[in-house]
Amino acid sequence: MPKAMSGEMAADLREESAPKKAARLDLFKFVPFRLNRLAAEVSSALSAEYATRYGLDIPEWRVLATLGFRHEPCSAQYVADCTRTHKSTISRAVTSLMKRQIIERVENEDDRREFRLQFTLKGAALYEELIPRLLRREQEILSCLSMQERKDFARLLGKIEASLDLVQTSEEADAKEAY
Amino acid sequence: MPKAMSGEMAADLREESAPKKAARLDLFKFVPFRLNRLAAEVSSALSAEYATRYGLDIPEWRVLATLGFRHEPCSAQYVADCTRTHKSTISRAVTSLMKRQIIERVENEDDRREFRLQFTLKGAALYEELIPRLLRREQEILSCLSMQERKDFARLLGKIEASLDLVQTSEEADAKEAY
DNA sequence: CTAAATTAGTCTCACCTGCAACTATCTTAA
DNA sequence: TTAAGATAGTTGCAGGTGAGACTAATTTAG
Repeated sequence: MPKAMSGEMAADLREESAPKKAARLDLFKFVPFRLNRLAAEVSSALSAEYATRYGLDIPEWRVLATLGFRHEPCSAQYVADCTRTHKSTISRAVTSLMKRQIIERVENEDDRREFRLQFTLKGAALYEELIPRLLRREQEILSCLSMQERKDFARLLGKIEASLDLVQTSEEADAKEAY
Repeated sequence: MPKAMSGEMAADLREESAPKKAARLDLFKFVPFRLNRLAAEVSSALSAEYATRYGLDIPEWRVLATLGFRHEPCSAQYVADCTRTHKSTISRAVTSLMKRQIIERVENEDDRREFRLQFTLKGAALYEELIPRLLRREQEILSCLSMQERKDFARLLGKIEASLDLVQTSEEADAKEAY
């Protein structure tokens, strides 16, 4: 499902010219490696905010981000779908957040298999405090780009995401003014 | 970019008076999340080549990529520095690759703490076979972008990398014609 | 020259995470 | 109604990984 390629053209842009050595791959120019490294570094930079300061890990932060963006309580499965995180990982994050009374859950009367997750008062306060910090960090990281470059970067990321079928799975994704 | 706010406004919106929600963070527009998700997806797409086909994991692949790019044998520490991977992770990858006779190592007479890693014949053949596949995959993933967009994307990645100090650590990095 | 500090590499430990099995519940169809 | 299949969520297990201790070798300082 991920493909939408037409990439034969790219195949031969380094071949043939070299004597015998096959295509030489420079890790520093190899986009998959660069993405991995950059994502790891950015995560690490952000974790200063939510990890060391609030004791949250990435799955926990993803739960909070989903709850905070949606206005109504939602299920763990919904969080897993939205964030593309394994449901067992979300399950553990939910358990931990409940233990710390950052979120709570209520049975859904219509479907007793699932629980609706929502912030506690304490959790909502934490969220409100955390968000501006994270947004500021994001902007710091992007501060090396001009406003136009940030838009371009977001647009290009969006194109790749779309071609990999990573676009938002929630039907009610009211996102449309992205770029 | 979610709001382009300049921070101070974000600071005081937790005043009681403000009935409005604090800055709302949309995970789908939050660059750190997007990078994480995209990197994971791209890695997963690539692993079809080196994992399922050759039984390599990411650290092993990074060792091979470093050895293949450098012409001379290099140490495990050098690989760790270049790829920004923890030395224990590289150590395990090296052990595994040696066991499978894909690489071998020789003592460095000048410094008997370290070993110079190099391909075996078998390893070199594997490398030559693998590289074109990976480059092709990379181009498939980028095929949703025009040539100009790919250059732009690489350039923007490079700017962010540079600002995060992720540029190549090896002094002999002869890379300069990147763009 | 000797002792302290540094470095390459390995190893143990603790943690995280994906997988898959499992329970409980709901849905569908006969 | 009942049985088969799907779905929400939890948990045991196994594999991977970073932190940091540890060994051995080298360098630096006194």
